Amino acid sequence: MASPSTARRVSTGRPRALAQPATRFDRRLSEILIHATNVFCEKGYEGASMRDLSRASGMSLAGLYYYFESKERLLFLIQKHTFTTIVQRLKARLQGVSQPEQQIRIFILNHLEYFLANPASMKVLSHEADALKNGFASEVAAIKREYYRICVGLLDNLKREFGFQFTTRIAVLSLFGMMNWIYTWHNPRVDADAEQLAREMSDIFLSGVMNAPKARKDGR
Amino acid sequence: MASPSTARRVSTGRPRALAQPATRFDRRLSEILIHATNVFCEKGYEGASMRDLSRASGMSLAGLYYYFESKERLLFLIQKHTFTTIVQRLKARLQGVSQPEQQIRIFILNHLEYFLANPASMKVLSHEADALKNGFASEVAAIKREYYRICVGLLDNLKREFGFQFTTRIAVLSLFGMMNWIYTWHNPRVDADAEQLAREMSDIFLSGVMNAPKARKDGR
DNA sequence: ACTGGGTCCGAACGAACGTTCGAATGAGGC
DNA sequence: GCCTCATTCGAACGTTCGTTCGGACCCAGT
Repeated sequence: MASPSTARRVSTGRPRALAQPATRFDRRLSEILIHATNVFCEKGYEGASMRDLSRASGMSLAGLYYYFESKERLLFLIQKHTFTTIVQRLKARLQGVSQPEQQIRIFILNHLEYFLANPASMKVLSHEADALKNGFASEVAAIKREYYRICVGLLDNLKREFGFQFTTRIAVLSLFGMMNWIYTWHNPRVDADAEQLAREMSDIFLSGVMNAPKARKDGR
Repeated sequence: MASPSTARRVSTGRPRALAQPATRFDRRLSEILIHATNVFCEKGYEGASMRDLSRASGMSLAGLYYYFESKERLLFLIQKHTFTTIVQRLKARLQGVSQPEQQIRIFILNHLEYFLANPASMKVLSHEADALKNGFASEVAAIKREYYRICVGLLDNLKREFGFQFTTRIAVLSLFGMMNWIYTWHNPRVDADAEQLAREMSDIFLSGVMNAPKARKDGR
């Protein structure tokens, strides 16, 4: 109630410019992010209370607010970090690969490896995609759009090179569906590891788009 | 607080045995269910308050409790009705069809037609799958398992008849992923209708499982 | 005119929510 | 020993939550 749009003690970025690349503040914050991710994963963003987060991270309710200014910003930090990491790793892995089919296999493998290595993060990313509002939402949406565009680009390569004629949008979104749905069913004790899962999904998807018939009345 | 496991004024089933098949009570209840579905769809189950539901259905907060005993039971009624309807329609459509590929095309078409005709119901079914607890959860899980089993059966037919050797579990769950993910992206103004969408997804999925290579080191 | 049950609502309950505040700690440089 | 600033917390703020209660309304049967 002090003044509108108060700048908080810990503002937008990290105000520190000290020795180590990761300050104590940053380390503590990411510990909290990990615990919070697990709680959001189990109870959902709306269903998880700040008191739940306090309990899980072993810090008092009020103490949490030293590290972030609101529950919403906490979810934002989780989603942004997760998404950024995935895109970053994907770009590194795609460097030097030019064969379209291989590119798509790498895309799928990269996604599933991160997915199975960080299941809680990925569930929060997939399941709470609509929970953020306004500025937070649009910043995450920008990363998501970039990720989506990369996949569209890879599939268009495949299409152009070999003359397939599936609908790119539907193919891409079907692929995302196959991959992201995993959070609802994957059980590490009975299901295969990321590499094999990626191979099976890649086989299904690639055979699918490369062999799909295309009989349409209208020539759209 | 009166007594444990109180029988509410309106108990488990519909206590009426009057003239019409649909009593005034049942009609009013399903109106409320429709409005509640839309609210749950927009704000999520946890994010939607009883006051939101009251506003949307044009009935007072207290009045709602004449029709159901808790918010959780309301979600249960929505999910159960949606799931039951889908399974019911599927069974009717599958009667007399014996060709495995055709069976699967019907499964996909049935799912997507209902999905696009009742997007709010399907989002609530897909997105709030883990929101129910205990008894409510297990009853919905039973229907879901039946639906899943039907799909497994169809795919196993395909496998047996033609000797394909994809992993049924992964194929089925990939298919569900493709289909259920639609609620995150489908826009009726830009995307195709259910029939064409079902055709495209069926083409991708069926070509995928029927042509997928199967090179494995271990012969599991 | 009166009764009785189905339908609906205003007002309130205690609990839980996200967030804030001022003060109490901790540790490192002088 | 003392000052400074980062870190943490107990206690409380006002709001909203799901649910309940007693009574009002409506209308058919007598």
